[in-house]
Amino acid sequence: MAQLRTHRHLNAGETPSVDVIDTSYLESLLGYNARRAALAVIEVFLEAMAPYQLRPVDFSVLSLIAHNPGITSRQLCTTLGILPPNLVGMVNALEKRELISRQPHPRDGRAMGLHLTTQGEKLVRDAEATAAELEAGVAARLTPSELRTLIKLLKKIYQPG
Amino acid sequence: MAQLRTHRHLNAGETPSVDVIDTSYLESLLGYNARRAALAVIEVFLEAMAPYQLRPVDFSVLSLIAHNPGITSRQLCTTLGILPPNLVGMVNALEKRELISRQPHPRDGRAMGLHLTTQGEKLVRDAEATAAELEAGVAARLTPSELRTLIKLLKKIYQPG
DNA sequence: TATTGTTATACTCTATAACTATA
DNA sequence: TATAGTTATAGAGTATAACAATA
Repeated sequence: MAQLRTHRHLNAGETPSVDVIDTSYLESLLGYNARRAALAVIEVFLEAMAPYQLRPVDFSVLSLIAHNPGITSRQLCTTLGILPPNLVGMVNALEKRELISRQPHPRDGRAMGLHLTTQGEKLVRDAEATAAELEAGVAARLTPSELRTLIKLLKKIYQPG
Repeated sequence: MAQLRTHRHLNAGETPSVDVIDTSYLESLLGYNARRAALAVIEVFLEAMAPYQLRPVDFSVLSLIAHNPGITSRQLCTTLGILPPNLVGMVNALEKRELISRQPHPRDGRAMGLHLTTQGEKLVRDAEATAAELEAGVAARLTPSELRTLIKLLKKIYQPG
């Protein structure tokens, strides 16, 4: 933990100025590092998913529908931490793009089950393949073992258990 | 990597519904885990810093000023990834609360050096002490060694080198 | 000509209240 | 009475363009 040294100009009177900024304190905090890392990964994700016109949240929604056909909006909300009013527009947009369809829920007349269309299935396949390349790319600085460790430790942070 | 099984109701006709949601695919992605972990840490941070009326970004700004007296707005922006127009209001608010002061930059008439007031110094001391407790609390699920590893791996993700 | 700090402004994201229809 | 989905709306966060003062 090498403590960076602040380089300052100290002139005649008093008021110091800063040449090299000392970020060592912030970099010692978990929250700071977690946020920076998340933003860095998301930035790469945004670029790679641009051809599919998918934001991270759209990818998450489509992928959850793909792996859970018939999932409801409410279930998507609780799983992804999205508030219901904010999901409505996303689901509408995905339906308008003919990537998903709504079908009446078999046992709850209030709910609608969400399903991928054939187009949607193809898009998710392609997008998940791109995401796999991303994982390899972003984590190129890490060994496979380090990547596994990182994900395991991140889970420990946010998972209730 | 135990693949969770999706539990579905399969009834007479076709339309499936989902009881237990399979999130195993998303949880295998670095970006998803990084974002969830960052949000979890920030949530705890928000509560703990409420008594000081500091958001994470305010804490970062004050802490950087504390460790780099005379730092300019522009330097804060590049260090924290904030756009200049969005920093103006924050700095104004902190000045209004008499936590920081602006002093003319010794060698650049366009810039203003930022400094903590005596009040600001006390607040940063207290807030950093609280942040230290937080680190211990949030990372209670991790051993000290795991926490060091986690921060080291996160740095590898977002640092350019 | 380039940069610091600033204003105005727009766009996205997130949050709350309230409605409807079904349970 | 409670819940799924929805509407409207408000607030926070983030983005671009353009300006005055100084380099």
